[in-house]
Amino acid sequence: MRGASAPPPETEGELLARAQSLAGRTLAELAAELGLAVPPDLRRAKGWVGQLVERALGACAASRPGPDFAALGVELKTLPLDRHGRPCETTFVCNVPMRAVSELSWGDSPLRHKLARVLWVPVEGERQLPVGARHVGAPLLWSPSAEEEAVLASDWEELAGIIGRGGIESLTARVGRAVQVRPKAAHGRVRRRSLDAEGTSIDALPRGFYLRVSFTEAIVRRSYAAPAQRRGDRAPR
DNA sequence: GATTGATCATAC
DNA sequence: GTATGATCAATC
Repeated sequence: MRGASAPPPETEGELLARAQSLAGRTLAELAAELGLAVPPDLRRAKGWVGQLVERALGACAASRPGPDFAALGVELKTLPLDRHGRPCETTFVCNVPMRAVSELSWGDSPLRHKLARVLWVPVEGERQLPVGARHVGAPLLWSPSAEEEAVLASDWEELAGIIGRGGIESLTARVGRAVQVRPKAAHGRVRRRSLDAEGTSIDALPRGFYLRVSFTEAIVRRSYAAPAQRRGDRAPR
C-alpha cells in the first residue's frame, strides 16, 4: 500500500481524539486524504480497511511485530459491523506459539498481552455496501473487565492445554467460549514446527487465536448501550 | 444465516 | 518464509 500516513499520537487521549474525529467519515474520504485508491471489494484486499485506519491514526508500520502504537501499548482493531451493530467476522488476535504454548501461563501469554489495551474502531462491513461508501463508527478504547478476563484466561488454559499436550491436529474451532483456534496461513500448504502427543516434532498448519463474534458483540453492545440510555441512540455510523 | 476451515495482500 | 492486516466461501 502506498500513500501518506499520519504522525503517531503521543498520548492515549490524543489517539482517542483522533479516532473520534474519524467517526462518521467514509472510507473513500479517508483514502482520498491519504492518497490511496479504494479497492472494488475486499476479496483481494482483506486487510485494506485495517491498514487504512492504521495510517489515518498514525500507527506503526503494519508489518512490524508488537503493538500498533508501541509508545502507548495500544493495539488497533477495526471491527466490521452489520446494520444491527453485530460484528460480521471473528477477530484475529495473534498466532498460536505452537511449541512454546505449554510453557506459557495466561499471565504471560501473547493473548493477554495483545488484548490488554485495544482501540476498537467499528466500520460498516456488509458486503453489499461498496467499500468506499462504508462509514467509520465511534471508537472504543477497551481493556477486558474482570469478567471478560476470566473467560479469556479460562479459554487460554483450555486451548493451550490441548495444544501443549500435542493435540493441535484434533483441535477444532468449536473449542473455547470467547476464543477459538483456527488456521492462519497464506494457503493450505504452509507448515510450521509443532509437537505431537508424544513430544515428537511434526509439521502442522499454522493456527491463530480468534475472538468469537459473540464476545466482540458484547463489547460493542455494552459500550453503545450506556450512551443509548439517552433517547434512542443506535449503533455508530 | 451462522460458523468453520481456507485463503489473500503486503513488507521485510 | 514470517509477521502484519483480516475476509472469503464452503459447509453445517
